[in-house]
Amino acid sequence: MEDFINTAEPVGSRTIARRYGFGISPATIRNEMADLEEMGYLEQPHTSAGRIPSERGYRYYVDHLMEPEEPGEEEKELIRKHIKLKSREIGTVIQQTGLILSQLTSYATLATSLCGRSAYRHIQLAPFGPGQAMVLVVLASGEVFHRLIPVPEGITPYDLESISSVLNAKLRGLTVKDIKFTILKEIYTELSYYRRVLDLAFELIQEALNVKEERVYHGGILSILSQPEFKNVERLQTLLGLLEQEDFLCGLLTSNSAQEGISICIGREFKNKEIRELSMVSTSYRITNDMYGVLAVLGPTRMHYARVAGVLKYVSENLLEELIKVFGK
Amino acid sequence: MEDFINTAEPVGSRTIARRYGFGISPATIRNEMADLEEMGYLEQPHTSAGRIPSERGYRYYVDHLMEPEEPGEEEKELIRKHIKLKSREIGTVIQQTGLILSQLTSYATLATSLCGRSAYRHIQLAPFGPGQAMVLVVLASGEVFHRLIPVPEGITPYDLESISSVLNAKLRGLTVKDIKFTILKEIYTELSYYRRVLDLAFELIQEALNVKEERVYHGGILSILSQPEFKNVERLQTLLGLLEQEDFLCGLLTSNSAQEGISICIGREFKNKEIRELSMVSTSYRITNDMYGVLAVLGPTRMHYARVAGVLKYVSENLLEELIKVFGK
DNA sequence: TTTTAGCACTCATTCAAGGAGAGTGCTAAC
DNA sequence: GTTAGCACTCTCCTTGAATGAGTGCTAAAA
Repeated sequence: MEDFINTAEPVGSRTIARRYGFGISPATIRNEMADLEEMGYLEQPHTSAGRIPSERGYRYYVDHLMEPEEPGEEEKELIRKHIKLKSREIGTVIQQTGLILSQLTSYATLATSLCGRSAYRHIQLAPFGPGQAMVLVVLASGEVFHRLIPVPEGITPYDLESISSVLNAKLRGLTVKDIKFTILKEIYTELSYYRRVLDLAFELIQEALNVKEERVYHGGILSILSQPEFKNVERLQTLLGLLEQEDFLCGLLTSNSAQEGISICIGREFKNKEIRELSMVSTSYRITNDMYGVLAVLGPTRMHYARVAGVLKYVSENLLEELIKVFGK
Repeated sequence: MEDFINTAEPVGSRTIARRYGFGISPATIRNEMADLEEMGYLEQPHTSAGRIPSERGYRYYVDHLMEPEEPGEEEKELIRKHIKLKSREIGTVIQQTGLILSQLTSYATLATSLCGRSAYRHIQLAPFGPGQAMVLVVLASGEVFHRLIPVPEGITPYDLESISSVLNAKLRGLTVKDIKFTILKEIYTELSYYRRVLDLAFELIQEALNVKEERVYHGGILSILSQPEFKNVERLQTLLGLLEQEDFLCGLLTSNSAQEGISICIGREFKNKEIRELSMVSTSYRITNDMYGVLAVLGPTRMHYARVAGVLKYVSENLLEELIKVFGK
């Protein structure tokens, strides 16, 4: 298993005997390997090649044999140094985390923005030139969405400010699902003073509610170019094309990493056909009951699972720690 | 020239005679081509192959022979349909524009965010959990930057609001370079009432000033995978790696497309060695004196210049038109 | 019963040789 | 100025043989 993971070449009986010297001869190893193949743990690309692990073999390895490999001290140092909230911009921190993870494993990484039932923290209407206003929506996850909307002539910055404060008073702390008709009605009566901007206000609420909540950052996707299994440019094209689609990645993360702790998905275990040559090691970290994130490493089936699992664990723990500094406990 | 652009194969004398039938024989064409080669407009990969254009040949072609190819009616329709400010988010519109451009040309596209001396339109401090505030900065270009900052205990949302309005009153309409010491001093006196938040206010100004102003969106970078000149995975890796670096792209755009109108940079004309197998067709659109953007198409030297120039021209005119709706004249 | 040595066999890879095909340059004729 | 003819060049493809890594199976040894 480990020899194949390192070399990407089928492993023969003589190689094992010579390289690892268990004190048994190639012939014995051949017999054992023939047994393992019959049991479905190994495969032969063609009759006179060595063996490679089957997906069942990988599964057995990650479930029973593998021991997550603790990253070295310098690596830990590097990780801690990169997951700092220097920039004070949560998206950037998560993206940075993905990058360092990808750099240390040399596989692609995926990272969701903080997700869960995210509440509104602030809604602001800012004046923006004649006939326009900029809607700013800040979510509890630290994400910010913005959009331009047209406003009728005659609306002053002061009006915008008033509307903002009404919206904030009514909506702050609520999640999208919490918003009920009664609240909208309250806002309506509150703003009836501003007869002429009422329609605008409701359009705005609509906008503020319509933000897309989850994003997926990716990093190091190009690292799969250096994996020998992806020398074929055409395959590469479909694969890279997929990995640039945020929707696709989002589905991948949500459907394959529900549990806490490290979880591993191998090749054909994916529901999606196009990525059946890949494996994913993922983990989720929970900041509050309502807020969590997912980190994942995506690489070829022949992935260095032990190392990836170890690094991923350490990275996700550090990220969680850093984010808790922002969001409190 | 056009045959090579379409087929990516060296063009021989017989091919020309047979395919285009000028009424002259291959032998005549051979003589002419030999002359053109001597003059430096054609090259021969090896003695018994056809000719391919040299970079000097491309240069002559785009300068004297080529006529920008007007896009077809359905294509124009498609372009107009995609460059709509539906989403009312300027970054998204620019990105969309890049995507449709890339789709129509099947090359990679680059697009800067709106750049120039961008003034502050709005600065907002929003409360964000205990001990934190979210700084929101809206620029005249429609870009929004955000960042979390720590605030001392005891600062109320009301305080934040007051600071915001002072900052807005003083800074709105100014560009980064306009901000002088006198203004900072004014803010200082204005906020002296808020003794205890003074430091915070200045830290905030610092943050608000430190936004990175220019971004580069890219789209369709993977389309270069389907170009036959990039079958080699290793080259591909360095190239794609470069094209993911925003700084690099930014430099590329600013140094190679200063002029108005379509400008074309071919192969070795780039200052940067790594992309000497590429060409770039670029144009800039100017919204106001202070605000402009750059659109570019990046492809192999063997690029369909006439078509790209035509599509790019139409797309950039449409984008400009659409953006003027937002920013007025 | 387990392990090992030996042997015939299989298959991918590499290399050289040779032919096909596309294209050229040059020369002489039109 | 244009064209036909011819010898020549170079890439590409196919073919065949050699190489080498690895296998399965059998019989002998431990």
